[in-house]
Amino acid sequence: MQPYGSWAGSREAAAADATTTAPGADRPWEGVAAAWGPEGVPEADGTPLCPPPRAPHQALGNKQLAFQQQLLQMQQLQQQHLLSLQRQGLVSLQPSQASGPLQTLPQAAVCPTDLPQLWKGEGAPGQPAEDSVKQEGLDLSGSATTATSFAAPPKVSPSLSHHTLPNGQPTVLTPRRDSSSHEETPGSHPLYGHGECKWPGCETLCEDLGQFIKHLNTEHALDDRSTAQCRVQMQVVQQLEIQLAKESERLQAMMAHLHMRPSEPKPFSQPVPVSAADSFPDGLVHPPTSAAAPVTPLRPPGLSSAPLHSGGPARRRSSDKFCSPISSELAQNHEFYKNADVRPPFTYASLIRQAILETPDRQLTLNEIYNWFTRMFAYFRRNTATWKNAVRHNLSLHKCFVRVENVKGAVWTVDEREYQKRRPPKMTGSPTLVKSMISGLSYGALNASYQAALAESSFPLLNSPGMLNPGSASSLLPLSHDEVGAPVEPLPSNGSSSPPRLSPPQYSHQVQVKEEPAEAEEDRRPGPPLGPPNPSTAGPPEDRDLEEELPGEELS
DNA sequence: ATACGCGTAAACACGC
DNA sequence: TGCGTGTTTACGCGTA
Repeated sequence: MQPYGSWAGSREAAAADATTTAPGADRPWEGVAAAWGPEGVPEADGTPLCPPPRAPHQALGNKQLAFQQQLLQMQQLQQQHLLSLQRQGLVSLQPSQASGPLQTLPQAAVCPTDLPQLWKGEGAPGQPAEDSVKQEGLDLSGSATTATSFAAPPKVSPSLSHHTLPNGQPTVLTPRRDSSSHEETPGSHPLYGHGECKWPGCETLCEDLGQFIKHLNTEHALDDRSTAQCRVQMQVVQQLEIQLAKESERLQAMMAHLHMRPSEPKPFSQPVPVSAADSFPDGLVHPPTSAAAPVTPLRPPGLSSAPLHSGGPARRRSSDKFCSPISSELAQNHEFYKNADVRPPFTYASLIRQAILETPDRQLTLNEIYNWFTRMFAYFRRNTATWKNAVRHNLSLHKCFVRVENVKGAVWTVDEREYQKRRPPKMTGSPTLVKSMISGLSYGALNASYQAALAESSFPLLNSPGMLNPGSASSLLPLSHDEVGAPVEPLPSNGSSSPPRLSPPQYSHQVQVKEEPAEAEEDRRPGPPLGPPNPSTAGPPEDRDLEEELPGEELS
């Protein structure tokens, strides 16, 4: 087996996938580039900048003054911009996060290799820079996952990677290339590389540095065009700085939280409803929902080291002992698990249950369970023999999974009561759990514990509709409720009080099926059970549509 | 040291 | 016969 051997490559592939699936939206410079005219001439403030006459020496002083004024104006605008970004992040952070970390992988947003194309005016023409920046602000805040900090650093521009901004302070930094020696470096120039001019949108071939210097002085002299280009470049850098600052801020908050220190203020976003985030029955300090996405990419280091021995990959996943609400975790990291070859930190039983409960009729055939696994997790698209066997094994082993003969064959349902039985209630909110969360030193353990806590912090998630997958929202909501640690709601004794309501009768019946061996043996093989567990099980498929329309049908 | 949960592998039976 | 499905057992590992 190769439990996690291909993590790195898969992550790259996932990142590439994310790059392709979310084109443009995550690129902070596109909106900036959109301000350029077809020939790379920016149209700042809506006023086209006419190419200035060459070598306007007599007007140089005025132009420098105007340039400085423009810079000052830009700084003010940028600061206002940042404030607006922050506010917007507070308002609309979560919906963008719902797409998961991969769709908005910031490494796609900061990949410097895309800049030249953008400078050529490939950004959306005509799109106001303001709009794109706004959009970018959303994406930045939403995609500001720690995945950036851990997975993307190699892709971040070296000139940016070591910038450390004070927490969220949008200091208007002059880009490094501007502050660095401009033409003094012998044999090299920051704007010269691979025999061509690196001036944005230029790419003029220059045989040597001298020719490049000449080209630079002639083609990129201090004029309106160059000034505007510089402004645009500054905006690009600025956006990257902002993003980096956000990422750093988020990382600090995460680290502070994981070490159980008094959490630093989270100036960026965390629009977690206070009532929900702070009042979990388990008494745990739950991480902000927005930190859920970032934590997932933390896993690779831990996974690559911990589970490689004979035990198998899933030895120490955050089992449903204290991590049953996988629904929220899945909702947050749906895209990640879907694309990254990472084993989900949940037990097979939890996953099977989730798969079943995500369906409107709360029942799945084995093959449908397989499909759910492969659809939801890239990891399960390989080693099929292994995990499929495990799925079957779990279905048969655990009493919480009930096989029901349906019209179209055997389907599997979940006996929620049995499922809750096998979860020690002491785990929720127990000091042991907290200790175990803290004691996790390796990334894997830390991540597992963190995800366990994450998974329990499902209420914030539920307050943002965007966080839920449309198909699973109905099942996630009640799931999250019961899995946070609240006692299982008493099920109807007979289950006949509300025929259309599927789950309670289903559960009660399932208890009968499993807890009465004689009866179970009878309705296992020979066809329809005596008392149909629920109308949908024995009824035609059309009935399920009715049940699907019932909101919050489960455990509510 | 022990029990337990979990994942994995494997054997086996059954039906199509 | 081959395959999918379902059951069962055994083993190793980690944790309580």
